[in-house]
Amino acid sequence: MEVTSARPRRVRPARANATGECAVVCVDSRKVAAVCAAAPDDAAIGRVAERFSALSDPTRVRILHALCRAELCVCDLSKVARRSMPATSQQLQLLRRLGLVKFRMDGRLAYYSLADPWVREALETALDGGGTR
Amino acid sequence: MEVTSARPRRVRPARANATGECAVVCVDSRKVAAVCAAAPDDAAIGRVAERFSALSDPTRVRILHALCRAELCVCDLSKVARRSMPATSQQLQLLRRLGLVKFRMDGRLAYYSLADPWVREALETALDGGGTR
DNA sequence: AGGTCACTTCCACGGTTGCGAAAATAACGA
DNA sequence: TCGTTATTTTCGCAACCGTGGAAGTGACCT
Repeated sequence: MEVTSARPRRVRPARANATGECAVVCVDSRKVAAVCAAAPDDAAIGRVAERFSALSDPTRVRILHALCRAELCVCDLSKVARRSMPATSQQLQLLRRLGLVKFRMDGRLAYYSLADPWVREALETALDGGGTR
Repeated sequence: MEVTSARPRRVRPARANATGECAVVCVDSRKVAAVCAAAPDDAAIGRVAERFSALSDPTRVRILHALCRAELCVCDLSKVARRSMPATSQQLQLLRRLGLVKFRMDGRLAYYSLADPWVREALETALDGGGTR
């Protein structure tokens, strides 16, 4: 928005950090270098973020928490999650794509269960850590 | 939920399930009831999801991973995260709101550090669990 | 004081996400 | 075979999210 009509703004020279960049090497460059060196590569970071994003939705948390206790079909899971069956199915696909759940067909029913023990661990620590606040 | 019989299924002519709803009580209602009983309340579920959502973004993962190793100012963090300073600052606010990081002013510099040990634990398990897949 | 700098807040915009509804698919029973 | 049904796919929509850039705020320094 270029129009400066109603409000006379104090226009700054706006040079150095106008873009939000830190103009100086204001850094404790030693620490930055060390931390950067220890940082996982982008692919690993992406995988981690993706993994956590699977747990970042209440519906999926409910689904996974249920699967921590029992193997359930989509229909039942939709009841536990209080969502429509398509919505539940879609979340299950996402979780399956990430390798967190697996399924098994029994007649017409698709029984889902946990595929990655990390999920149980993560949910547990998040739940009792959450009480602290 | 009313627990009655845990029957495989004796389906009766229910209406079409065009809406995606499961027309029948096709459920293994015993399991559903048990799982529902064990399920945390909505508030807890929401907190857990919120917590994980903090870790569901690559920028925030990078930031938090860095803070696992050192206390850093926003400027330095923006370098580690390879994001603009405003973007970094905004993510830090979000993390602060969730109680995952805390900060300390030193002159003009705001030094951020981890406030919740759960973050370190969660990142660790997600990183080495992530290699499996 | 005035200027500079680190940081924060505001804003608009692309991209993503979760959802319900409807249609499509697969698998059972009669 | 045909009808029924659990599950998946598709689609469109509304809400949300992360971002860069610009502007605002307050603290240091000379």
